Amino acid sequence: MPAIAPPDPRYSETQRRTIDAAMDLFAEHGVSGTSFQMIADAVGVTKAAIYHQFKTKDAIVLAVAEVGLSPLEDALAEAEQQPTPEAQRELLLTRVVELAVARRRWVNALQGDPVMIRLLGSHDPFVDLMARVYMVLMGIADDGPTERMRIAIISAAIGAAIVHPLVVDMDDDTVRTELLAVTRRLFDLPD
Amino acid sequence: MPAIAPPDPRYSETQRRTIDAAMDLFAEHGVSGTSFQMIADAVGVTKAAIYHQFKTKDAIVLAVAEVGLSPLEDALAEAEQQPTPEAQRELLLTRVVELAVARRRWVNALQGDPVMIRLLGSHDPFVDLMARVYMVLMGIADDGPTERMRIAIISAAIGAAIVHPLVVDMDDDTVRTELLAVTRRLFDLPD
DNA sequence: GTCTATATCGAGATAGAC
DNA sequence: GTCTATCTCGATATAGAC
Repeated sequence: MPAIAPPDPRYSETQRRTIDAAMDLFAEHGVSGTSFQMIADAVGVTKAAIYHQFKTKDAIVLAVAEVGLSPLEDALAEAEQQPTPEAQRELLLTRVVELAVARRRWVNALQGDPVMIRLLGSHDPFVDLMARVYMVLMGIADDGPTERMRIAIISAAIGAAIVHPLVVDMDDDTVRTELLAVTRRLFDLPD
Repeated sequence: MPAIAPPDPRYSETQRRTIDAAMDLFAEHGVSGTSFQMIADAVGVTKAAIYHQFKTKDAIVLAVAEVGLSPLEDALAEAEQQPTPEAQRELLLTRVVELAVARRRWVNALQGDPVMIRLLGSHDPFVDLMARVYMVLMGIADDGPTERMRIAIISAAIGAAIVHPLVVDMDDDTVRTELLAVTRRLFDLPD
C-alpha cells in the first residue's frame, strides 16, 4: 500500500490542476457564475489551453463532480463491507460527516448548484451512487415518510449546516464533533 | 382587517409579475443562470420593458429577496410579540416550517444561490433580519458551539431538506408534519 | 501543452418612438 | 408601459502555429 493516496487515474496532472481551480470557483460563484476565462486565469494559462484538456464546460463540471464525489464512493465501498446494516450505517455516517467538514467549501457547490444538480440527476453513475448511499443510511428501517424525511434532513443538514453563517467561523474539529453528535442523535444512535 | 392580504406596496403590479417570474427562474436555473431575456420571455414582454421596471439585474435580485423574505419578516414580528422566549421560539419554528414547505421551490434559490447569499450578506436589512431570527431560535440558551450548531442544523435542514430528492415527491402536508416533528425534537420540545 | 487570433453568439444595458 | 433597434462586452468555442 502506498504511503500517499495514488492520484485519480481518470485525469492527468494538468487536468487535475484545472479541476481543482474549477472546484474553488464553482464553490465561490456557482457553476453558471464561473466562466472559462476565470478558470484559465486561476490556473494561469489561456482559455485555449483549458479547451485542450476539456472539450466543453460541461466536461469540466462532470470532472469536478467525479473527483468531488470519489471520496464518497470510497467511503461507501468501505461501509458496504461491514457485516451488519447497523455497522454499515454507522461507519458511512461517520465518514460522510468527516468528508463533508474537511471539504466544507466544495460540498456546497456540489449539492446546491442547480447546474450540478441537473448533471448529477441525469448521469446514471451519480444516481446509482446516491441510491446506494441512501440505502445504507436507511439501513433495515422501513421506507415510510418518517424515515425518508429523516434521511433527507440528515443528508441536507450535513451539506448545508457546514456552510451556515453561524458556523463558518468555527473550526473543523468542533463542527465535526457537534455535527456527528446531532446526526447520531437523529438516528437514535448511542452517544 | 382585509379578507385577503394587501399587496406589498413596495412594488407595482407589473413589477410583481416580473418578480414572480424571476423567482421561478432563479429557483430553476439559479441567479447567474437566469438572463434578462429569460425573464422577459416568461413575463411575455421585451427586455426593454423589464428595464423600465428595474434599472439593473441586481435590482431584480434584490426585489426577489425582499418579496421572498417578507413572510419571514411577518412571522418574526408575530413571534417577537409572544411573552416568553419559549413561546417565541415555538411560534417562529412553526411558522418557518410552514412557510418553507409552502414555498419549497423558492426557498432553495433564496438560501442556496451564491449571488443571493452575497446580496443577503451585504445588505443590512437582511443581515439584521436573520440576526433576529437566530436570536429568537436561540432563545434563552447559551451561545456556545453546541447551541450554534443546533440552530445552524435546524435552519439548514429546513431549507435543504424540503428540496431533497427523497422528499420532492412527498405532499406538503406530510413534509410539514415530519419536518416539524424532527425539528421540535432537535429543540427538545414536547411532541 | 500552450499560445495568438478569431468567429459567433448571447449577455446586460440604453435611446428614442409610440 | 411597451416597443424596435442598437451598443458594448464577455461568453463559449475553434483554427492553426510553436
